[in-house]
Amino acid sequence: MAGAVEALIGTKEKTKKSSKAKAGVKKEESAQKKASAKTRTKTAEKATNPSQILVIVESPAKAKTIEKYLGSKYKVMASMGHLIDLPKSRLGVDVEHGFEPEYLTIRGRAEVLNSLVKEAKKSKAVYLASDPDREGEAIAYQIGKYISEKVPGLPISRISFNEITHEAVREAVASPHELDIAKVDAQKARRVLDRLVGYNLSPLLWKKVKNGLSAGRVQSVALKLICDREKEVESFIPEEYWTIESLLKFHHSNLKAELTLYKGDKVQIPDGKAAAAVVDSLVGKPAVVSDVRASEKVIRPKPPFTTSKLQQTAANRLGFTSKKTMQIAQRLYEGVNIGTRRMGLITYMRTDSVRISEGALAEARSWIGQFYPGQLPAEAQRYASGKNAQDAHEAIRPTSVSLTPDEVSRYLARDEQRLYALIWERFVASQMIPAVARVTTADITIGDGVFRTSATAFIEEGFYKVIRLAATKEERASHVLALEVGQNLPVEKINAVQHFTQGPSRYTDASIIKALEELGIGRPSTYAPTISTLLERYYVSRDSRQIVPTTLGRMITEILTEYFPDVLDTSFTARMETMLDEVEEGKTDWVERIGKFYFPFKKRVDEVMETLSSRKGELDEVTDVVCDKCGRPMVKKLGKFGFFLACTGFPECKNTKSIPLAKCPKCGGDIVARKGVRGKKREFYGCTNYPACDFMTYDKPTDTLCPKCGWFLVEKNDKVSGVHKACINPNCDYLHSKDNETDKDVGKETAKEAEN
DNA sequence: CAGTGAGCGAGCTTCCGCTTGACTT
Repeated sequence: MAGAVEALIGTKEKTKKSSKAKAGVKKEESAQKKASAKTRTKTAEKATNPSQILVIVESPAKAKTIEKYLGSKYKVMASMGHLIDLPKSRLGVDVEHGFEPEYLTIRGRAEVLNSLVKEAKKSKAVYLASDPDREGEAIAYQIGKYISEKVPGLPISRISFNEITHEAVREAVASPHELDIAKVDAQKARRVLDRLVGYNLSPLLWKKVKNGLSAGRVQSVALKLICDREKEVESFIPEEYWTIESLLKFHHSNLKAELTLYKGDKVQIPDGKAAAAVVDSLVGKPAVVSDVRASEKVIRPKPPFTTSKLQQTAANRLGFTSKKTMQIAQRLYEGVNIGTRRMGLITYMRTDSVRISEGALAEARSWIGQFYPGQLPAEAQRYASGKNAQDAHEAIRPTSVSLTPDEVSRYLARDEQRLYALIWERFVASQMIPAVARVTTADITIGDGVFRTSATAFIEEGFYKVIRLAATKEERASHVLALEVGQNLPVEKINAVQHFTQGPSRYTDASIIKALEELGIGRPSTYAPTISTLLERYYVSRDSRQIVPTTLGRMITEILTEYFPDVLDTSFTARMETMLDEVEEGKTDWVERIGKFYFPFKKRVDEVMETLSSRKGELDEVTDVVCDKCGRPMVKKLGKFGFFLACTGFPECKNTKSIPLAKCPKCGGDIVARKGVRGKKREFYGCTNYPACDFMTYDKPTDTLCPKCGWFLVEKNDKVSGVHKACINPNCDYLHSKDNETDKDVGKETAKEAEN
């Protein structure tokens, strides 16, 4: 049966009869049956190119590049990920018999699998070149096994490379090796565990809370993090405190300094009265520079991007969601028309590695040597990947450093260009020397108070020479503070400023991904989809960039943490990974380990299924909206298209309506969210009196009204550095900028003016 | 960057991790 694969694996892997799945012709099987029927008719086909070797990789873009490197003797094809997996419609794990998974051709993938078999028949050998990580090993194994069953006797082996360079690929084909069956087992264990957890917890939620809900090792922990943070936000009590600032005349501008010592003690001012007393005691006193000291600070460039860091930086610097970042990165990877030729601008975008190929290092160094010779370090910089890294691909970098952001900008859309610039800058900077800053701190004595101010000036700009987008203006700003001890400075003003301690902030795409990565939960290919899942299930919603749990999300977390604290614990995945490592090293038996987890877990699921009372009713929130058909109050419910209002008189009164977000300024009707035609167009907001009233907007309405004209305010999302509110009235100029940031920025501007 | 319109409440759902597409119910 699987002769070739067994030879290739070279072991005693037990070949179980895998035909126990014949109970009823399910949809999943039919695809495979049709597929094999088709291949059977073609077994007589003769090899047309007996010297050809078939190489199977995962990504089609990669296949193209590799084929170019290998030449005509090789045919390179892409599997596009997994082709064989557990059935979707049932558990598919035989828990009574060693947790044997039931593997089927994934629906819709039979065609790909078939074409691989067809090409294999024409070849003298097959090289399985899926990614050199756990999932890749499993893909290689499954495809290899399938082909060997269809084409008995065909030599099949595994090759691996973790960068797509001419040299790496040639080396790989020169040294084919055996499949690592322990790694395949580790993947199997991972897959089975995730299935057991997800397909047992989800039905529990269907029964107790609502149909269609889901739970799993990754999404449920992510949701718990978000809920825990929300509790911290809610329980935080802001405390008032005051600071004292002095504005000093310095050359022809103002210098701002903050009071740090008062009568020899650290400044702690609880209220306005105390602040006023301090100010009073200082006003009118002369200001003298009492100390000036300087220190040097070395700022190292950051390593090139991994997926997680790219998503974080793009979220923080460009305001992209992780989903958007990945979509754009995919386009840059697949290829863009540059002049007459089409080329991939970046390396593969799903990676956990910061490794860079030697060729790329050399190219970067030669480019830097040409344009910034003073910033070229003596040696190439090599960075260490994180501890959870599987290191199957290089870091995300430009495929060619000579294609600078400026050079390619005219071939790219604005967002593509900005993301590319981020990647290019970060990579080139990573191969440049550190920046060196001189931080000058000055103490200015006024009466009993010591005020402090400082400025950072670059002695060596280093890698900042190529950075424009990838760092804030603030990080790159260089100011000299030319003060001397004994110098007198005219006092312009002494101000007391009220502050409140800031509580923890809610998660954003950037910070939740950071948290998940640090906990080792999820993979580069799943960070963005995990956030999407939580949104799709209505477990969380977005409030501009913040991720906020819904009532439903909190209820799910509450139930799961109460009854399954071990699974919801952030260390669950870490412990799983340790177990998988041991499986890979042949130190443990996964079947036994899974069994130790599963049987008590399943028992618990059954108990909760029996005993927990249904919490379905709790989800509906009574509102003060009155039913316009019968006058009874309406409740907010979650339907399959999101939240809506329904009459409490159901089933006598079946009235439903969308949730009014604002009053239509044109006709007084309700403004509600609308989804646009099928095909997932962006949500927009229109008047319920349509088509009589055609008022609409794409900006999300807020519940505040414009103090100038009375129309409602919307969330404007266009600015890079912050979502802000603005009046929807096109003839009204009322704009809200973010209040809390203005204070700081003004201060920075003042310091900057003092610079020269 | 440009882009525009109903229904929903008792039923067939769900996991994580690989990878891109897209005839329509």
